[in-house]
Amino acid sequence: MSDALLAWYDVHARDMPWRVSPADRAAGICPDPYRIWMSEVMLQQTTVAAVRDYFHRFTARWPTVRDLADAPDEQVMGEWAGLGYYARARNLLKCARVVANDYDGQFPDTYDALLTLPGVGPYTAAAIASIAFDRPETVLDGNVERVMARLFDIHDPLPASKAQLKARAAELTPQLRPGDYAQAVMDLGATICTPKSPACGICPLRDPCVARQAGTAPELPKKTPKKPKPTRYGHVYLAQRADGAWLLERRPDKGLLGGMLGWPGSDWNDAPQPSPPFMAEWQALSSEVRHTFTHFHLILTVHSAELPDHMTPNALQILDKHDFRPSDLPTVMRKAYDLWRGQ
DNA sequence: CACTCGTGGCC
DNA sequence: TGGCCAAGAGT
Repeated sequence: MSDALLAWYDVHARDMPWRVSPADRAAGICPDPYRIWMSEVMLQQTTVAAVRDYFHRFTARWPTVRDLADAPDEQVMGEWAGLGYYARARNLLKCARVVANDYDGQFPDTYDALLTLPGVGPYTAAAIASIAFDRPETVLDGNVERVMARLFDIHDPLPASKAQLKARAAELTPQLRPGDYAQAVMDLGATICTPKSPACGICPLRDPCVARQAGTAPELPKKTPKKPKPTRYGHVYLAQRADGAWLLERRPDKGLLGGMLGWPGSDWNDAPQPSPPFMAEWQALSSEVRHTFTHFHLILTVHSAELPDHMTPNALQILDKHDFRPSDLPTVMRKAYDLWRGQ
C-alpha cells in the first residue's frame, strides 16, 4: 500500500519552500534539518498557505539555527506575530538555543532525542526524524488520522482512538523512503482525502479503502463533540503621544498571547472592570473589536487618549513612532489599532 | 484525559 | 454567518 502512495507522491508532490522533491531526494540532495524543524513547528495546527511567507521571512532573517539562537526574544516574537499559538515562538527560540549550546548547532537525529527539545512533540519528532534523517518513524497528524480512519473504516471517535490509528499507521510505514512516505500521506489528506467531500474517485488508495467501499468515508473520523465557546468582554487603551510614540505592554510569557506586544487593558471576562493605564479623558471608539480564540469569543471596547509627555506608567513601555510596527502585534491587538486608525 | 492556546479560510 | 477545520504541544 505504501508503494502505491509513494508512486502517487512522485507525480503529485506539492511544491513547498522547505521540501526536497522526490526527484531531488533520489538524486542525493538532503533536506536541511533546521528548515524541516522550522517548517514543522510553523505547520502545527496551521495551513501551508498561512506558513509560506512566515517561513521565507524567518529563514531569510535567520539562515541557521545559530543565527536564530542569537536573536533577541522581541524580534522573534514580532516576526511570529499573526501566525498564532505564540508558545510555539517562545519554544522555537528555546529549542534553537538548546541546539546551539548543547548540540553544537546540529539537530539530534533520533526520535527520542528530538522529543526532548522544547516545542517538539510526538508528531514533530517523527516528522523531523523521517523527513530530515530518513528514519522509519511514524507521523500521526490530523491528516494521517483521517486517512487511517477511512482506510480501515474505524468509527471509534477521536481522541480516544488515537492509539489505534497510530498502530495502523505504523504498520504502513516503509523502511525505504520513510520521509517521502510521511509527506505523501499528509499530502493525500490535504488534497484528496479531505475532511469534506473526499475525492475518492482519483485516490491512489481507493481500492484498499474500506470506508470508500462502505460509503462511510465522508463521515470519518468521528470526533467527540466540542464544548460551546463562551463570549468574554474586555477593554484596551490606545495612548499616543504628540510626537507619535505609543504606550504598550509586553505580555507575560505564560498564558494567552504570552510574550507578545499588546495594548494595556482589563481582564477578559463576563463583566470586566475598566482599568485605564493612567488618568485621562478616555474616548471609547464607536465600534468594538470582535475576535474569536480557540475556546472563547471576545468583544473588546477600544479607548483612546493622548499620552502626556514624560509619562511611563508602571510595567509598560513607550515605543517611538518609528519603532512601533503594527505587524509586531498579535491579530486581536492589530484589530484594535486598525479600528483606531479608521475612526 | 481534558483543557489551554490563534488565526484565516471555507461553505 | 457561525461552526469547522488545519503538518499539535504543554500542562
